[in-house]
Parts: sequence; C-alpha cells; structure tokens
Amino acid sequence: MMPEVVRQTAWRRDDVRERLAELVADLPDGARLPAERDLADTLLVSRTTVRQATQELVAVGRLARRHGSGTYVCGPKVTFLLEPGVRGTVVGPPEAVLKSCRVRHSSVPAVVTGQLRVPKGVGVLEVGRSWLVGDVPLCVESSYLLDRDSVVVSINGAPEGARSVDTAVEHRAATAAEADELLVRAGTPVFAVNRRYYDDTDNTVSVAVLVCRADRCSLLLRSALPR
Amino acid sequence: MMPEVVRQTAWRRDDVRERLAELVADLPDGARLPAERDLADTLLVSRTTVRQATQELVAVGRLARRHGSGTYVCGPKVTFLLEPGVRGTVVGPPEAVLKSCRVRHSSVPAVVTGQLRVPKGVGVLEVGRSWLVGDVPLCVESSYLLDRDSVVVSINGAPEGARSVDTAVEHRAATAAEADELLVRAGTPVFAVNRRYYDDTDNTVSVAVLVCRADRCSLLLRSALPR
DNA sequence: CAGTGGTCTAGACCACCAC
DNA sequence: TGGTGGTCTAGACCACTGT
Repeated sequence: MMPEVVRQTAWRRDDVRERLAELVADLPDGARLPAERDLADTLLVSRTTVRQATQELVAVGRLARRHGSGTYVCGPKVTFLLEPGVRGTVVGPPEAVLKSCRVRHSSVPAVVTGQLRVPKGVGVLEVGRSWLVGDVPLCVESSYLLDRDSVVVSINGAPEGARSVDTAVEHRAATAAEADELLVRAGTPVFAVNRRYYDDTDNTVSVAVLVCRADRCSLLLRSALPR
Repeated sequence: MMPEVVRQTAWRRDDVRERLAELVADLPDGARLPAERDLADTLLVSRTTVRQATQELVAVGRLARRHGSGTYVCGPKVTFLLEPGVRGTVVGPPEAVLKSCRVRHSSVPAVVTGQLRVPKGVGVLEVGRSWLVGDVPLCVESSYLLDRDSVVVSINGAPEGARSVDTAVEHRAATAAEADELLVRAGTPVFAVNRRYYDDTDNTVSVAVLVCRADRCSLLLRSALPR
C-alpha cells in the first residue's frame, strides 16, 4: 500500500534543475541569472519547465526571484539560535537586525488559551519581536508571559521559575496574517517553532511562537545533557 | 532595496487553494478529492491552476497525491522526538515503525571528516536507522561514533562521555541519494537535522544526521534548563 | 518603454492504478 | 481499459522594475 513509486523516466525539469544548480554553484551570491525566456531558448525547453525547475531552487532558498527585475543567487540562510535558557536570537552571517521589540499587556489571546493555563481574565504580557535582513522580515516571534514574571529576564531569557522547555518545529503554510507580516504570499512554507517553558510542577510558564521563512532561515538548537 | 512587495491582485490560484483548504477541512483523513479535471471544471479554472493550488497544499503535508489513483487528505504528521540524552525517536500518532537499525564498521566517511575529529585510519561505527509509516520511509538517520564508545548506549542514547549537544535544523533539497532512500523525487524539501555530541573539552564525540520529509514530519525537542 | 517575472489557458501525451 | 495524476508545450496577458 502507498508505494509512492520512484520514477524511472528522466524528466526535463530535473535535468534543468540540475543544470541550473551547477550554473548557480559557480556564481557569487547576488548574481543575476539569465531571463527565463532566454534560459528556455538555451536549454531547448518551454518557459514553463524553466519556471518549475527554478521554483524548486527557490523553495529551498538557493534562488530568489524579484518581479520585474530578475532571478538572483541567494546568500547563506539566516541562522536562528535557540538555546534552552534564552529566547530566540539571530546569529550571522548574513546580518539580521532585530527590527522591533514591543511589550504590551493583553488578556489571554486564543493562541495562549489552553497552552498557558491561567484563569480567565488574568492578564499576560505579549512580547513581539521581528528580525529583518535588509528590509525583508524573515522571522517574527510572539511570547506570552505571566504578569508575575520578571519582564527584564523574560524578553530575552527564560522566564523566572522555568525549569525545562519543549520546542516543537513544524513546516507548514503561512497563514494570511503571517504572510502579511513576512511579505510573502499566503501558503508559503514557513517554520513554526512553538516553545513552551515549564516550571517544576510541569505547569506552562510561558509560550513563544516563532514563525520564520523556511526558504531563508535555518535553526540551531543548543542544549546541555543531563548528568 | 528588495521590497518583495505584497500583491494587490487576487490570483485564481490563491482562491482555489483556499477553497480546497476549506473543502479538505471538512473531510476525514484519507478521503479522496475529486479528480483534477473535475475540479478544474467545477471551479472554472484550468487544470494547471488546480495543480498549482494543490501543490501548495501538498508541499505542507495537507494533501498527498498518488499517481494513477487520486489526491488524498493527509493525516497528522509524524512527530520526531529529539531529547538531549537520547537519539531520535518517533512518537505517534500516526504510528511509525523503526524499520531497520544496522550497525557496521566504516572508516571515516566524508560526512564525518572535519566534524568528528579522529586521526585518519581510525575506524568509526556507523548506526543507520530508518522509520516507516505504512511502507513509506519518512526518516533516515545515520550516526557516527568512535569505536571506543559503548555501542549499547550509543544506538539509542547519547554516547559515553558526551556532555552537550548542538542540533542544527535546516530546510533544504533532498540529494539524489536521500531522495532514493525516501522514495521522493530529488529536490524535494527535507528537514536535515545535524546533531553533534561534545565532551567536557568540546571535542565532538559523535555525529548524527537525520533526514526526514518536511511534508510529513514535525520535530519535537525537549531540554532541561541550566540551573 | 523595454525587459523581466507572475499568472493562466487549452491541449497533448505519458505513466500508473484498479477494476 | 478507463480514469487518474505527471509532464510539457506555445502562447497570451498582466504587473513590476529600472532606465
């Protein structure tokens, strides 16, 4: 059942993708590729096939298209560092800038209900952060903390009282709201990183949701081993 | 620079994708969608547009296509659990089976050279594991350990002497070899999880490389906080 | 305004599956 | 053998960029 068989045929798209990958390997970051119509003529395939092959390289961050301008070779991905005692940070290269960091009171948003078990009506602090490379937002993060926590510690570090953390990483489609924030089309694949901090009695102390563009970000997680 | 502007136009593809997403939301896992040609007729778009919209849902694991059979609603993703002191395990649902686990001697493969700093000629143990759901391989893992380590501990747990671990998660295209093992086409997006175990003096003790289908797997990482 | 990517179409043919 | 997904084409038109 569900054989999901491997093809025997050699598809033109695969051939074009490999040719492009070789071409790209010899080009510096930021270099512009020939126009799709030119590539189609050169490689003796239709423009559609060129686009399909290109798309596969775009999806994994090797190329980036700019409407009306051209298709360009991408630099290395942004590395997003997650350590148990620290909330997310971006480490280079390439250089990413923490664009905004806002802290505000809110009253138990839907995302927190059921995860962060607080009585109805209790306020939480929402910490929103976003990172840019150039002018392009790559990661947005929202953390939800109990008011009683130390805000200074909580913005960048684990909240007071937290003793362990779960990190769930999922690859999914961007919602309309996320797509809007990340300046991509809805449905674009993103990493969704959901972190929950627990205290000694396994109550959730805070929740952090990170959404970053899968095509432009890698994740790095560090942890000590229990001794 | 690099505005990467948000579109104003309403594309048919987006509309079709949202309609399909709504349709899928009401269907049970495993349900079959109407044929692409029928959807095209119903939604008054070309089959190409239906395929593009469908593809976006396939890429994030909401749908799966079966050549010659149909397009089906996917169940939940396989959760791959990574804990500091334990090598990867799969937790359900859905049920995944550890299909193979082979241990063999090898002499410093390329992937280990430079990462696992051992003198040339020293043998390493290679532990290969793969997990299946049904008959479909979703994850393959290769660990490389120094011969001096306890093999019993090393297969499922952290190697002797390891005190910390780095976990790098990348979203990239499957190589030809990986695609062959996972029964997908080359270029398919995969999670590549690279774990390095370090001893007290920060020498790499072992290296584990996990490759899993991004469309079918989620990652869950647990760690204690330093106290 | 010329050049480029973005979308969409109608149709063709192939490969696979299940009856 | 009919129905399904998989690939590919040639061309059209739109939207955006940069000169």
